[in-house]
Amino acid sequence: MSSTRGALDAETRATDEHHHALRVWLRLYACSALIETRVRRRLQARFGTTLPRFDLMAQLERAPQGLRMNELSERLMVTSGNVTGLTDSLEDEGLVVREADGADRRAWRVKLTRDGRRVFRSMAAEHERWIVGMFAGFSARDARELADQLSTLKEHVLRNVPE
Amino acid sequence: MSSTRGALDAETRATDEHHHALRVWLRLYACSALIETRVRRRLQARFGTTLPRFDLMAQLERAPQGLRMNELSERLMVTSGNVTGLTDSLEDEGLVVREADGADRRAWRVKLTRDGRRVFRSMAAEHERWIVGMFAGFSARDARELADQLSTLKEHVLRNVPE
DNA sequence: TAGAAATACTTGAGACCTAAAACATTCAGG
DNA sequence: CCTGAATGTTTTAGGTCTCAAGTATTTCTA
Repeated sequence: MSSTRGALDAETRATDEHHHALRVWLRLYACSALIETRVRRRLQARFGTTLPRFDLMAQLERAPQGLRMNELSERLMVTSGNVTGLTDSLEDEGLVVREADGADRRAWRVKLTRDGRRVFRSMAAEHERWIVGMFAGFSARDARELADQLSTLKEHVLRNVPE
Repeated sequence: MSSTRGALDAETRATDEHHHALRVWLRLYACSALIETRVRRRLQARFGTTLPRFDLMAQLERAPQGLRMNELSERLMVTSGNVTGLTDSLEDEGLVVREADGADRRAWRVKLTRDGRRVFRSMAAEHERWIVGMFAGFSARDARELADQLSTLKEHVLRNVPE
């Protein structure tokens, strides 16, 4: 027994770490999916829109000078083909416009229209109330800690998996 | 000035809480999307499969007696229509089987085949190494704290938004 | 400065996912 | 027992998303 003790401990430690990492990942995924599903359903029920469209508009609202398609693709963490489709449909509805980029004729500069800004702001205000409501009872201190740990985790992932 | 002091403080506090909640949500979403994208890409590159298929098989592996479609739907947090499609394709590949449920003729009992179990186990081992690799450098203590906070958050969301 | 490589975007095929409607079976109350 | 409500699953229509290939433009480099 004692001859294998060291090996067993190492094994146990390794297994525990595996389980730690896996457990965190599964909970992170579950939490994210839980909140995401609720937000998506409410956006659909309340405004007849979708989360990806809302996210795209949120990016544009923070960038009054507009963003290029590839900037949107990077910030939203989706492919540029996807951004093309989302932008097409938002443009059809008059919520965003593609403007020629003066410096690079390959690129577009996508902006919210006046209408898009108005629509987004009213959705965003309600969206924020939903999120605050879901987090009700979760202390500000816990929230800060959680946010910090998620930042740390993100950096580790980015460092560990360049890709 | 001092006459509006109290109101301003309340306003500031409310806004801060809003920002706390929103910030946590955005980071949670970003972290989850980051890891998910990497896992999905590797599953595709390494095994020619997808995350939802992997998740479905993972549920079945933990339930040797099999699961009904609606149990799968609930555990995977997706619609039952979606489970139908995933099960169809896994069944076509011989990785799972639908067996009649003796007690309820409406229901199926979905199980991993011998082949499915073999395939899943080899994918799961590699998958676990990916996750552990992504979390490398993230301390066990932080991982435990993060897991705990995510549990707390999940409970708050479930309590605050029954749905 | 011509040709090659990189970049910005679009297109098309295919998988995923949802909501809602349809169907079959079971359950519960009179 | 019979009927209506509830439950388990499938189907359908439509939006989402990826990957890979294609076009146009810019940038690099020899």
